Amino acid sequence: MTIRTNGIREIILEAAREAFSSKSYGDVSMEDIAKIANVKKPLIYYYFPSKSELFKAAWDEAFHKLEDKVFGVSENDGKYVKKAKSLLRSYIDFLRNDRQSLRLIEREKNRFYSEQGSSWEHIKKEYDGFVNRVADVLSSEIDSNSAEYARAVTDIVGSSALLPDGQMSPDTVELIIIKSLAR
Amino acid sequence: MTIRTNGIREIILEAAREAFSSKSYGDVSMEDIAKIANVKKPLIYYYFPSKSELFKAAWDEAFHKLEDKVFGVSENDGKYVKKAKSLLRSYIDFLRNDRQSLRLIEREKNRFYSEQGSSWEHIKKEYDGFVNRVADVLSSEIDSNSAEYARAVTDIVGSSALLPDGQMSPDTVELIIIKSLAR
DNA sequence: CTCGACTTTGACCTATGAGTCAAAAAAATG
DNA sequence: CATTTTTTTGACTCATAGGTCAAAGTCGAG
Repeated sequence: MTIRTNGIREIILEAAREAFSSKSYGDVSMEDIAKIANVKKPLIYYYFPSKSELFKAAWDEAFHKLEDKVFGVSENDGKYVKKAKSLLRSYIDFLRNDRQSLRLIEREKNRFYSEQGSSWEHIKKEYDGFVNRVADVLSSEIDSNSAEYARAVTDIVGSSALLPDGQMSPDTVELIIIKSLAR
Repeated sequence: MTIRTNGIREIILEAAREAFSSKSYGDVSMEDIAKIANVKKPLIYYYFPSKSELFKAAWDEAFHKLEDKVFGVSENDGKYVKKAKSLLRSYIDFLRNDRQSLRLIEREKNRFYSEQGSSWEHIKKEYDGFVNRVADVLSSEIDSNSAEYARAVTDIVGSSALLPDGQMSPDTVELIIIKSLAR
């Protein structure tokens, strides 16, 4: 007996994720989301208190999918035994398979750092935590500055998600990132 | 006897560049720009016909600075003789010295590809031309897929400009990119 | 069938933002 | 100076966007 939430909440959330992944926060209206979800605007407010909360929910969903993918891989998958490469593989796989979620994350993450209002504190912390975990793994293969290096890597993978489909292929990302790890 | 334009136009343009580099198009209001420029809003319309035209002017300015920097270097500057590396050096130098301009370019460039309205056609063509020129130089050092590779490289350098200052240093970018060029 | 709780919506409020315009203020010109 | 031209602004319009609310539909329990 799971909490049903009627499905509508999920439909709205999905619509929000779609909208926020193709346009930036300020460019997406609640009407836009309502239209995508085939729902009238006030209904959104029945399930979510405000635009920013809806955005956070959509972001969280996308982000947790990313986390699950990147850190939820069995450590040894044959060819790529090294942890760092395996992690990057998963990351790039996520790019390949759920570009939309990664887009949402990448498009908006800088807002958390530039707007100092406490509104995005939680979400920022989550993201920082993610980067630190990436750094931990990378530090086992890289010499120094692993935290910064990790942030760079996550940013490079992420930035490629922002490009229109088919412009910068995951293969190219992989080529660049993995190659740069070689000693 | 240069065309004076009174300076005010330039002040507004500079204010626009500042505003658009820290927030996205939809999040920047003409009031914001007016406030930064210490000017009343209607004055902006005296010099620029619309928000989008002002934006284009700001973008153009930033972009041409980038072009000048990347392609306007004397070919041989000692240590880095290879053209590709020299070009990337210039690119990363631009990141180092005019992060604000690069931010503006990177923050908005995807809009040109996702909105199919002919409004951004000109600007898109300019940017594509830039990437192609980068590709031409890189192809002298890289085996294949140089166009896509070039786009990836420009995107990686650019994406680092979007991060808050001091988060991903130009040195790290350089490390990753230049290293990935090594055979 | 009816009552009450949950879900959905039309109509509305308020704020903000792009863009206009006529009039005031400054410069330039004679 | 007086007048014409250019620059600047206060006061608007109109559209859109976030958010509210009371009323209308829906649906299961008694």
